[in-house]
Amino acid sequence: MAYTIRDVAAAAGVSTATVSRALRGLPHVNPQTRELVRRVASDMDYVVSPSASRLASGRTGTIAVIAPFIARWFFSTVLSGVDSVLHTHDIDLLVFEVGDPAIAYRIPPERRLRGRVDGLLVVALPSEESAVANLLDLGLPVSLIGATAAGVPSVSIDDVAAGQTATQHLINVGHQRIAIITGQPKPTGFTPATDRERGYATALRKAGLTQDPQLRSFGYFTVAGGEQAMTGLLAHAQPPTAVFAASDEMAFGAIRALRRHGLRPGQDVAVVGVDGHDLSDLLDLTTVTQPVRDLGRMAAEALLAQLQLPMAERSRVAQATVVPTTLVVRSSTVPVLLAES
Amino acid sequence: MAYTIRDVAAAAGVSTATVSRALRGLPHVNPQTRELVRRVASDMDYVVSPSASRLASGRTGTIAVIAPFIARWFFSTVLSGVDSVLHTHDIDLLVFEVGDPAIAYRIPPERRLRGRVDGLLVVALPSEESAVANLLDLGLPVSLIGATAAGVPSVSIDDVAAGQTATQHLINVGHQRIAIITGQPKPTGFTPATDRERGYATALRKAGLTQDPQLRSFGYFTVAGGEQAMTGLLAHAQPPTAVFAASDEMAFGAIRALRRHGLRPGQDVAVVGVDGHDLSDLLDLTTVTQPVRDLGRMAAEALLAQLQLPMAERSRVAQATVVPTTLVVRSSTVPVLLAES
DNA sequence: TTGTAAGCGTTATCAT
DNA sequence: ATGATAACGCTTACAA
Repeated sequence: MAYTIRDVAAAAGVSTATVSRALRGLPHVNPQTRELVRRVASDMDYVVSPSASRLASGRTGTIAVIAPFIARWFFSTVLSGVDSVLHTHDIDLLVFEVGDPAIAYRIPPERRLRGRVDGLLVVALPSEESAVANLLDLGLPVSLIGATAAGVPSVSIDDVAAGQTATQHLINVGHQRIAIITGQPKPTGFTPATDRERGYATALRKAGLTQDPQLRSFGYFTVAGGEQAMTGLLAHAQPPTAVFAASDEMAFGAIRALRRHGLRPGQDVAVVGVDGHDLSDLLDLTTVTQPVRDLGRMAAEALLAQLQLPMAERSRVAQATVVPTTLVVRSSTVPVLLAES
Repeated sequence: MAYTIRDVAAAAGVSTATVSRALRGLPHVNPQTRELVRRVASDMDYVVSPSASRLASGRTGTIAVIAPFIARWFFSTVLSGVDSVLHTHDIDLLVFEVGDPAIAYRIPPERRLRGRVDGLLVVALPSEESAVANLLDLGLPVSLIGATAAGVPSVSIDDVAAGQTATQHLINVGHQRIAIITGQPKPTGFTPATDRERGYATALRKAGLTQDPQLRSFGYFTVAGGEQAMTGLLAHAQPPTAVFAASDEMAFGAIRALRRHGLRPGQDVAVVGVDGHDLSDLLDLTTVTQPVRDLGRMAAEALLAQLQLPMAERSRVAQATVVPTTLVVRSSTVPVLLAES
């Protein structure tokens, strides 16, 4: 059996209360005493029992990340960013993979969370979904990542701007017939998808281009989906000369569809994505890059800041942090004139 | 304040002990009573306090995954597999990202784990590292994923066979000058790297080919590393006609290096990887596929099985589960005759 | 089958 | 600055 605080107290010749105070760095402890206690505890290799500490204090020292997927680039990268800051604060990181919001869903019910975590990080989930809304109303501090909701702190990019930047770039290099590959046909409450599409529409409008509903297709934010969408677009009587994919992974799929049809991305059909996926460079994909790892980091830091505040002080004004994106131009979009030469 | 077990007991007109037993499905409870307690508890929206339960029982209902990275395909995919089984068992999943074993390392010390988890899942970490060895000696049930160690349960592929299969395939399609891109120059105790290389050597030997030390290079299991390695190989007086990369991500890098040099993967230089990465299909990479998600799933299941056993019964015979791989041939390796035509 | 009550190992309040 | 001690909410012998 491992040593308890009582053993340490006895060995140091003080009370358990003093041990607790000394070890946690609380004030009103004689420096000498503190030093003594520390040494004794460390000599005994004493570790506080998390369960006991949590029960007595009511704090768990744990935060949960709730994301639809773990094994996709965006999400695992966010997770890594989150871990990097929680780690330095000795906070435990609990992971919940809830599945595709568009399909069956496994949002952990309140029961699964209550008393288990001090705060929640919700990644790229539609806050309109009732299950998600419930989470936000749990009374726990929450930060959203890669999505926004009124009255809830969040860290994300300006998705409208991202869509507009991407589309404008296609326009700039000479395209007029520009398709979009977005997520689902119907709006799902997942704001980035609709926002990026709005940016696309805005760019077209500002350029005086009309939006052809035929050129709207759906890639469900997967590579396979993007490939299917692009394949569909190529089957049209008047296929597009350029495509804006609302995510890099869908853009990858689009590129693959082009190759399968013997078309060269950039030369024959321009493709631009959003994300700055690790492999976008490898695939020579032009993309609007977002600092995904930082999203995770910043949200985690914001959440920790909330937690450190005395319950009463916790700001009721939710900060929606917007981080900048960068257009990275690669050969999947070359100016039309060059492409034709 | 949330209801406690006492509130439920009072409301149901039974003792707290009965509530506890009824709710946890323990035997020796009158079905009627159990039903009553369940209904009352659910009506009150009662949830047991995890901290209290853990303190009293000594079990945490939590397992930790310890991995060098989170944001790489292999690891996030394993994690997802693990989550899928833990989720259905209502076990909490704690994540520790420990960083590159070859660089600075952040293996959670015993202090960070003791009393916090019931078991450990260690992913692709060199069991020879003393920090890792310490973990294994913690007294907690452990399963390794994607690595093996004597006396420790593990789930992985046969890495020697994988290396041999990959290399043999290159030989079969007509190559004789076959390079390898492996991880680090020096063995690190990370078994898959050295094992895959042994498979490579074996295949060459069996084919009567001599192994040219010039054709051994290092990609550090990253895309960028693979690209550098391939670039180095191409600079040789007699560059290889084929490359075995010990991971798909390094193979991706190799492909990119080839493209940068105006060479066509498969046509000019054959490339084969190991992993079955999501995007290997996209990049037309021939690869030895391993069922990564299943690795996570199986290891999690094995670990749970251990946990369910009464402490005394826990088998001292460590199962090393080896799952089969599949060679998936794509156009990054086309027979030499065809390539030349 | 059910109830009683003694822990589980801390934290935090109140004295001293 | 330190010490006693009552919670914290549950589990689990042991009794009934």
